[in-house]
Amino acid sequence: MGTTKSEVFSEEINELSAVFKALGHPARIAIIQFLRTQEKCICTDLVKELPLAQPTISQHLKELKNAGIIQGSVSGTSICYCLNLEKISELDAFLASLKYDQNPSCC
Amino acid sequence: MGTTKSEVFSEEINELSAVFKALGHPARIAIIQFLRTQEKCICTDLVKELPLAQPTISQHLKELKNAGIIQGSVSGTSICYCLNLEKISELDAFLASLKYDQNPSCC
DNA sequence: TAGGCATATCGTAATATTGCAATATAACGA
DNA sequence: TCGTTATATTGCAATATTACGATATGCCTA
Repeated sequence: MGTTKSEVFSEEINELSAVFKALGHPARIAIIQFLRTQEKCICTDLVKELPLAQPTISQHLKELKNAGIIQGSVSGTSICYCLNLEKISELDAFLASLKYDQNPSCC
Repeated sequence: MGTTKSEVFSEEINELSAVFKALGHPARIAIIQFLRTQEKCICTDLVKELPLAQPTISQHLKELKNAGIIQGSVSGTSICYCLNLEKISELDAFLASLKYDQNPSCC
């Protein structure tokens, strides 16, 4: 198969895993790290910065956008892509919950 | 292709994305959430808990282990799988860095 | 040591992802 | 309107992932 059996999991779990999945590619982490350092986050700069072809970068941006990790606002000929900090906080909250609820007697 | 061009990214980025990738599947999130609630984290329970076949679960556990997210210690006939909180903290640190370094003037 | 449980590995079919060339679209300035 | 520039979409080949039946391995108990 190759198909994930997502129908057997809760909506919440599927959503959360989808966001993590979007971060599960080096190019997409690199994009995020680059966005963080830029004043203006424009796709052209990414094409110059990353050793990947323009269509490939566009595709990765689309996936980050679909996952809600970045937002893009049209700005003339170019597009300004930025991090969506709310989504980041959701992941953060999940990871934090793992730490606090952990049973200390286990392992 | 289908092959990720990981050789063009830094070791750090590749590692980080690999951990996120391991979390990018609903079954693996479900496993982690289940581990969190158990006193004894044994694979048999997972087979009962999740609507997936035993080999599939075993495979997911292996991936979580490879990514360093969980640790397994043999305990007689069964195995005790537990969360590796250090790895969780690494992800946490990355997400936190995104929040603090963000340029407020952008978007 | 034989049988029974718990877990891992193998093999494989179905599907998904990645990367890119070619091409499309869309906005701007001359 | 015509280029030009910036980004998106399409189509496709190569590879990766997912799920699971069959089977192996390894520990325990009788």
